[in-house]
Amino acid sequence: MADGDAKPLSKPRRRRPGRAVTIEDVARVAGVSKGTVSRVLNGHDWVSPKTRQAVAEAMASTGFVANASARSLATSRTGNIAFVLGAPPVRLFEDPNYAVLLQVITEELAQLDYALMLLTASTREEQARVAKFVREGHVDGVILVLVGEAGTDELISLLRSSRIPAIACGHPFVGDDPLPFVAADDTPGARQLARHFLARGYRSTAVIASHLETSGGKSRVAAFTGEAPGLVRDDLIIEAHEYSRAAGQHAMRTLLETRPDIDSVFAASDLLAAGAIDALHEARIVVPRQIAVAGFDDSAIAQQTDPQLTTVRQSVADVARQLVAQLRIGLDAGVMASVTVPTQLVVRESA
Amino acid sequence: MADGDAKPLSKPRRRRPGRAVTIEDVARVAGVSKGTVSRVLNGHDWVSPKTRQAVAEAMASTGFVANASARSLATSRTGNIAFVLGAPPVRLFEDPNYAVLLQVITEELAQLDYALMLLTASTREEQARVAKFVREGHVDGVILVLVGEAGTDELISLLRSSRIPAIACGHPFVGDDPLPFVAADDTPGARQLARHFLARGYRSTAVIASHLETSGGKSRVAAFTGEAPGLVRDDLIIEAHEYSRAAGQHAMRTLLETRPDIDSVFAASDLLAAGAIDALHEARIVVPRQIAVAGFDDSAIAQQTDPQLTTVRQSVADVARQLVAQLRIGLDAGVMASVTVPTQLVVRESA
DNA sequence: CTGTTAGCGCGTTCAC
DNA sequence: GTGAACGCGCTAACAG
Repeated sequence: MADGDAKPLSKPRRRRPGRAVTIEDVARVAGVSKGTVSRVLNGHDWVSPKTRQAVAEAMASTGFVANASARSLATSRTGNIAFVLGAPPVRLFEDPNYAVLLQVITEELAQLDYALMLLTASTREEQARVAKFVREGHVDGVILVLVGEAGTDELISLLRSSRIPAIACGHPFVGDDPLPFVAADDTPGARQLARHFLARGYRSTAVIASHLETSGGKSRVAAFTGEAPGLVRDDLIIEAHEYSRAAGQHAMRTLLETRPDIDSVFAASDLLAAGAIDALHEARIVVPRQIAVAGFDDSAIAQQTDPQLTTVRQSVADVARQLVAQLRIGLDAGVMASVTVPTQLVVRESA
Repeated sequence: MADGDAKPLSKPRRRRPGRAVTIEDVARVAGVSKGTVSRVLNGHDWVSPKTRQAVAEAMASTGFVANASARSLATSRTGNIAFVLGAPPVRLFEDPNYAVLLQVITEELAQLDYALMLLTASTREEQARVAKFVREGHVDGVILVLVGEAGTDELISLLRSSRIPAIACGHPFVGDDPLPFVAADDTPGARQLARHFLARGYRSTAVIASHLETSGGKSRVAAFTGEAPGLVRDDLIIEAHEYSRAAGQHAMRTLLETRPDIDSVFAASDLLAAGAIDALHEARIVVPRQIAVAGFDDSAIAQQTDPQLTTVRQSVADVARQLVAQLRIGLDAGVMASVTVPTQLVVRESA
């Protein structure tokens, strides 16, 4: 053989054993080109039924699965959305609302074929990590859940400077150029509740608040007291250190020791209210006859207390849905808007 | 001009305005080649200090950020780990343990520079989606948290057939070829607790169990009753429908109505125990003098009840750490092992 | 309707 | 020590 050319001819290695089957393998088996395979893979038109059929069979017989990274590189879309927590996860899990939030978001996103990435950003380093992560192009969009934590504004501006759509859950507390957000408007529900208290004839109500540094924590109390100025004396507003049942119980005990002259209490969350009821039970006080109790959130626990809680429903599920709806607009290169979902009184037995 | 060749010469588009800065841009600015930039980017040796310096400056001045997809494609590593839930999230959030699990896993993983992807697999479709997701190469590893759900074995075998390391949290219930797992061994703690009851002189204890279809649910009860056969009569084992406070309260009420002759109760979770104590309080029964109560988990609530709970500590944090430790071995192409972390009696006031 | 070809951005041998 | 060139697997624009 006249094999004068010693150049190591490009080895036609059919397929390294360990390697995954690629679009090219499928093409060979189906007797078509890569381009065509790509077309049927993405459901594009302009492919004859029989070719499509042949490709489909080839894909099945070879056990082909499209490679995510290659796809992302070519399309510059990842199919991932970041769920960024502005607080350590434990804090988040205290509140049953977040379980629903996460679940609904996951579901809605899955329906659009997006997957969720869970990131925490409660410290400076974590925030930097998140910012980098986002700019590296790991995700197509961001949902930011800040539980009123400090130092969030840096993250937000970093997010803004990146190209990808980001939306906040709850009011982002930044002066200059806030993110679009979705938040529940506590005001209408809290007002309705205040009027309900008035209608019931209560004369003196205490408020167990929490996280007064957040918009949510503030507005509930403000709207309630604003609607019924005479009902709540300033010194009857007590702040629990967290939205937990234990904290509610503790607060109520304190209240009972120092202010026995109240006939009703408004707790800024159902968990707080449940704790308050616990304390009232301890003290052999009948709810609502001697002291009425109302909560906020209408979370699952509202129907598990005895008596069941009169409360204000903020549909976290709706918030979640609005969140993805806006995000979807953003992903579609549209301009996202901020949306406020209303909140509503739910009268049960405790007040 | 002798422009006979009408072929549209490859347009030398310098850089489309919207495009991100690439390794090539950095190379140009630094006056080196792509290869060199790549080397300093990955901290490889064989780069002179001054070149390294120049490249670093170029990266800074251009605002370069490495593209994740391109990197994944080239290295076939994504830096992502999937956290797969075998049950709907709400179910998961009922149990405070999972909050810790998620948090610790996130932290540990972040330290290794891995990010978490949250996937649910409580239905057949979701399981299929997860399997596909994994095989598309979205993640480098999988942590499977099945809360004793059915139909999980398919997912597991799909996972096995894929190349990537997967580890289960809790015993995977499959006959043929189970995944390596990390689980708490409830036995020692439950036994210690039984002996503690014996030592305290209790004569008749009721058991509030739950999720008896899971290994965890089963083994706690089995170990306890096994260690103190005479203590628990068969008809004194009652099953709550979930690990919640309300369910515990309900169960305890039932117990009080039908079996007033007990002097102690062992609840298979702290939440259950807390509920039992609630019911006991209602009935004006003093804990532990009249009826002693013990829980399981040593979750946060164990110190918030009155009296504080005697319970069994299963360190979820340790489980989480072992989980990523094993996963790390798997990612390193090593062979993962199953690990069992022990559990231990914690005596407080309630029993 | 289908094949060809040129990227997508980075890692990585090889020569030099 | 450094540069050149190819490969990763897929999409998309264009030619036919």
